[in-house]
Amino acid sequence: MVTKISEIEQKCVDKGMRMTGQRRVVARVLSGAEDHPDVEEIYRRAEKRDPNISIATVYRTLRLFEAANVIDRLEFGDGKSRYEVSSEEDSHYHLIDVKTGKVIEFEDEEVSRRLQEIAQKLGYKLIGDRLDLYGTVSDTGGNQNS
Amino acid sequence: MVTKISEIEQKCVDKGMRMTGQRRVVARVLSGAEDHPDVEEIYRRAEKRDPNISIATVYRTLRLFEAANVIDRLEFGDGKSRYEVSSEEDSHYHLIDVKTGKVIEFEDEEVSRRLQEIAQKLGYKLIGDRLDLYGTVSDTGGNQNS
DNA sequence: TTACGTGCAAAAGGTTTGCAATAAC
DNA sequence: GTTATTGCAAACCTTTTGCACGTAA
Repeated sequence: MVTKISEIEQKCVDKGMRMTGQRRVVARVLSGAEDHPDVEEIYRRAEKRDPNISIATVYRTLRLFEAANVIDRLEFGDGKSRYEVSSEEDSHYHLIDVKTGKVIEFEDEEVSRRLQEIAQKLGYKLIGDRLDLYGTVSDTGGNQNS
Repeated sequence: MVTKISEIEQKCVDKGMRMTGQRRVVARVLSGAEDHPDVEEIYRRAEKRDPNISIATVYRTLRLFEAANVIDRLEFGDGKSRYEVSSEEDSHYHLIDVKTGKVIEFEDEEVSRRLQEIAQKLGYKLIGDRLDLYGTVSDTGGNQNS
């Protein structure tokens, strides 16, 4: 993939947001993240690109991006906010390994379709969802995880 | 007057838990709750039954009940923990009205079955789940954004 | 009786905010 | 130049904890 400004940055620009160095840094940290970092971790990664960035700015930027709908906040029950770039595609879900904290992302058309249906049946327009499964590696085969 | 002990109390007794007045109070508050109160609210309701109960005890009791698996902790994204009595039956899900905060509970066999299947396919034993939908009333709502 | 639970207040996280300095447009 | 944004530190809010006292079993 060709290196260019991150998709997040593009969206922010499109929304008329003032693009400061700090916002670019946070945008790139998130774009490059394959995991679901908490704020402290995002701050740590941001510091590597801009040693003077403050955690207050990281918090403010994350709130801003979340409000602008370019990232999603997750909560896996440890009392910290975690973030990921929001995907335009079908929503995806999480399976959290309760022993290791490892998070597996997955999608499922059947579930997505059914949830849509359920919301509609209840008289609602679905505008978001959060589905987290908690599990332990089953001893009966399947794939092994580091 | 003989008050029927709540299902929670029974479970606690069964698990050999020391049943104090405060724990009974919290158990009854939760048993009587039709909603998903946060800790402050649980404390407020508990105070009506025992004006001397402390919020520290409420927190400790909730953690205890949660660990004993008689209640479930929920998080709807407002930074506060909310609680409900855990149901022995199929897990149920939530649809949160983002305009009013109203929470509708629902169950769905198709979704439950599929989630079970997915976890298994990923090599995991499903031990818990959390499914929250966010929506707005779909017809004749009237309200626009705030 | 004795180990366990409680109340209080202080501490501990995580997150937000007031304000003066700074940078984007 | 004007207005929004930043860094710092203090404030805030929810939750946890140390300790002396109280209480269920």
